[in-house]
Amino acid sequence: MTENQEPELARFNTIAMLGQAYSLLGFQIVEGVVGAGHPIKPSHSAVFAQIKPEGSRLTELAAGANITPQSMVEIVDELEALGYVTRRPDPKDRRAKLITLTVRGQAAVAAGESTITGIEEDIVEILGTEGAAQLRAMLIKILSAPPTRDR
Amino acid sequence: MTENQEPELARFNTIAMLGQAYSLLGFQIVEGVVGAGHPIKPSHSAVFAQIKPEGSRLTELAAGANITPQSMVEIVDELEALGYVTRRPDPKDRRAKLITLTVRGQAAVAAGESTITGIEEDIVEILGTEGAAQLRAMLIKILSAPPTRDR
DNA sequence: ACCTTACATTAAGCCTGCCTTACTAACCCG
DNA sequence: CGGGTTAGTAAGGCAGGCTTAATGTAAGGT
Repeated sequence: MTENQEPELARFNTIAMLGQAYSLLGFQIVEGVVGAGHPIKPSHSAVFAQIKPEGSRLTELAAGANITPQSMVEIVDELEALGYVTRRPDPKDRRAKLITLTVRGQAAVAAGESTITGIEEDIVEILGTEGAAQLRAMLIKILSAPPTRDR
Repeated sequence: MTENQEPELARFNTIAMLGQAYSLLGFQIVEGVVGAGHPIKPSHSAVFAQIKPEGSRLTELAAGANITPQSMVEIVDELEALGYVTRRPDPKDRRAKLITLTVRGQAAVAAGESTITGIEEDIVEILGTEGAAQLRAMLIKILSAPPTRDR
């Protein structure tokens, strides 16, 4: 598949966005954006999409996903119960907690990648190798473009 | 904008799909897929997206939108109350009713088209005229492609 | 003519995703 | 230190869609 010389976007952000884009186009995405074998719900990908390797704060994740912190609490609760993320106190701010991916969480990200890869294979069948690569490039370009008046 | 030599897809289906696709990419779609000035909810576009000029049956719309007839009843109820569609008995089957767009409903479809046009202008800014046209063509090609194993 | 199936609809109850309102603990600034 | 602000959380609500179940009416096969 296309190699990873793509700009800006976090690793899973690309996965999540492409996943949603592709899913909208009718490709089956099992259990949200992450591949099979994980009881992940679509809403969960909001976390995978943004979480930083060092860990992210809940409010940070909420802001990035454009939902309220309260809603994010729920998502993180679920993910924590499933063992995909952990909450630890942030050493720099005792109010805050750092949410980090567990090993299992990282595996989910990897599974997501291979799901996308599978879908991209289907797209190749429709658009051809070149077309598929172009589509992907365009989607990514749009996703990382600076906002215009309507965005 | 690009002219209408596009294959297969019903007029509004293209609008709805592109609208969703573009919205996913971060472009603002006011009031669902249909443009401003109409109190249309996102769920309503499931009707606009599929309704045939001669009128469609409720079960047909439900199946096409992948929702239950019960849920579709609710959507059509709302749309009818707003004056966008009407229900008339189907002459061919007295059990059935034909749901058709009113003039106002057709206006909503037209508004949807101009919303898409506006969005496509933004995309032109990112991808260039040619790129935008290519993207649109690719999306439509995918949407009208026969299902592969995962679709 | 009878039985089965299909269409449209209503109603109740549920789940999910997200919201608002409200609160506590910790931080930061003057 | 005191007052405002920020991080996280709890509780309750609302909308969209689901399931299950029931009803009336019409169609269609045998």
